[in-house]
Amino acid sequence: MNIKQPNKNLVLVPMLKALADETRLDIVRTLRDTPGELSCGDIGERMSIAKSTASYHFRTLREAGLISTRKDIRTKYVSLRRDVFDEYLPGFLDSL
Amino acid sequence: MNIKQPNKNLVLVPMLKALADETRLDIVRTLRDTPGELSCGDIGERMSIAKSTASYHFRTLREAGLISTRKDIRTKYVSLRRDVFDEYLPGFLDSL
DNA sequence: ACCATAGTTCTATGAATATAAAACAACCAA
DNA sequence: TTGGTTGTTTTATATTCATAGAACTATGGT
Repeated sequence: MNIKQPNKNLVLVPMLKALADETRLDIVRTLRDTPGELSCGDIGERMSIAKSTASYHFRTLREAGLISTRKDIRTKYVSLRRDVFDEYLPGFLDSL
Repeated sequence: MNIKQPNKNLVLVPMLKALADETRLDIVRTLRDTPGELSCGDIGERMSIAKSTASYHFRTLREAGLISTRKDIRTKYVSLRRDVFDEYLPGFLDSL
């Protein structure tokens, strides 16, 4: 591959761990396929999981660098870090 | 993306779980970068892990469909299922 | 027959993961 | 101020995972 990065695993392993879960994979698909913005609550509802569980999954994805959040005072909106996917997992979102 | 498969997660999640580990990621890289064939022992030695641990990782990768093995009576040779990578994780091996 | 080689399976163990109830924090609205 | 909405953190629990020693299987060489 192109430029040799020092310890790529450090970034990649948490990313793959974050994606290696059915619920989080579904969250990523939902975000990819939804034009408008989605809140944590919206997504949690679609996944039919407890809000604390949803929060845990969002944290996992965020800490892996795969999503970002925007707080609108009351509501927290979630979006995909497409740039990160493109850099570390090019093609993944399309094949998902 | 193209043809809708019934429950893609069933295949994809075990694959991502298999890849979400530093040692197994290194095994995959080693296989990708090595021209000739490699045996289980060869790889285990390079990873500096116990042979039982190596065997466990090979089983994980094999059950995920990512590698295949060829037994030469005494020795077991491991190879990447590049076709599987191309189908489910196109581009991954190149970006790894 | 005996020993060495190559791997798998069994067993044990400590660490990490996924789940959700409960308590908490921050905010808005009536 | 009281109460409802939105999400995080804490705590608990059950499960899965990574590791390796020990025993076992299979094969070959001498």
